[in-house]
Amino acid sequence: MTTPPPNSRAEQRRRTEARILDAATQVFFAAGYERTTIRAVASAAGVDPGLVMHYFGSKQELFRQVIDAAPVPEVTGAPEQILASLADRLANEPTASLTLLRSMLTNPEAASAASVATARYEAQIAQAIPAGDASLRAAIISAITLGVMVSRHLIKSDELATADPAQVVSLLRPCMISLAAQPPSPPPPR
Amino acid sequence: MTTPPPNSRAEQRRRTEARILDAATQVFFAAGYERTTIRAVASAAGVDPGLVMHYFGSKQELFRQVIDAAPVPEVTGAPEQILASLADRLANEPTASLTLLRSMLTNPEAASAASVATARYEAQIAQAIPAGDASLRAAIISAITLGVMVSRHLIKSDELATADPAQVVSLLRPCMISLAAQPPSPPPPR
DNA sequence: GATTTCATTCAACATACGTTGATTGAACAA
DNA sequence: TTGTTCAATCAACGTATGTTGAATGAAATC
Repeated sequence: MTTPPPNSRAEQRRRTEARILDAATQVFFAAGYERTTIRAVASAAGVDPGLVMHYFGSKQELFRQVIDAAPVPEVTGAPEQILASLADRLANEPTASLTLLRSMLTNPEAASAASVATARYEAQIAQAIPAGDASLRAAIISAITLGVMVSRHLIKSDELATADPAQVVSLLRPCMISLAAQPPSPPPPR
Repeated sequence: MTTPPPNSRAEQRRRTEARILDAATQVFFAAGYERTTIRAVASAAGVDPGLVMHYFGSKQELFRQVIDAAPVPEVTGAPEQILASLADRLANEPTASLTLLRSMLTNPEAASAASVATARYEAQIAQAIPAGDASLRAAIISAITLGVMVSRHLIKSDELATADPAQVVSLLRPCMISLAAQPPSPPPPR
């Protein structure tokens, strides 16, 4: 293991870069892509705006690295596991995934990156659903999760913003079960 | 009734103003508040940017009038009625309400305007739910609707974007029924 | 100790945007 | 016809932003 001296120049740089990335994550989350300025990120990180450009190249690239550093929630298709994951993300402020979500609504480049993440997330769920329309069911489960998260964490000033996560999960349980665990229903006649 | 001559100066102005408002609605919907420029709206309406300012005063005010002109979906709390309204909004591109939604995620001023509309929408639903936690249930119903709409119309490139509205509604029926029509369940123990 | 490397800062450029005030030309009133 | 009103245009200003390149000064290397 190469452990550089704690005050070496390389170590100092690594720390500064991480500090910028943290600040960028917070500012992107709070303000969205468009309203986030390099100057604001630099100010939050306590460095010069030019340094942000020097290390990350461009605002787009900085944003991309923020997204790349975002942990993707791992779920199986089991309803209880989905609900547990949802409860967790209701309780904690999930800066990373919401940064992605908010920005993909306004930023074309972010949208494509997010589509990949969303598709992977839905594929994980669909895998465990025995119905023929599993992928559509998974997409709806994902959409429900998305709607609840947006209502609670982004729109706020909502009944959902102050609700007990356990109660929300309890109310959503029948939904998830009917979508993920119910025997396949015949498609409706056209 | 005062019916001005169809080519009068007043009539011409009214038409131009309406044309700008239509163009603004489309551009705000397509690009969100931040990425929408007065110049782009003017170009889409075929007028000079200065004219947009002359008639609407500011970008904020133009946006406010776009929001004010947006029809608020009327719903009762009945599950079938909610599903019917959802099916309708799944089938048609609802530019107005999605303009509001997309912009409230990035624009602080838009967020407050949207909170009012959302609260009114949820109150309509809660009114018809017999449970003690009716307002939370209404909020979840609203959140689910929001998530499905965002997945289909904004994120796109999704399973939901190409799905048959009737099938989506059919899959969501148990959800809505369990939330809106089921007898009140006791709150979970803490 | 001299030289090089490099993290960091500073000042500035180019651009895009919201906004404004003067200007034009046609509709309207006299 | 003459003068007025007003829809619409044009050119420009001020500002904020992403971005760049030179300058600085301390750490690393010799």
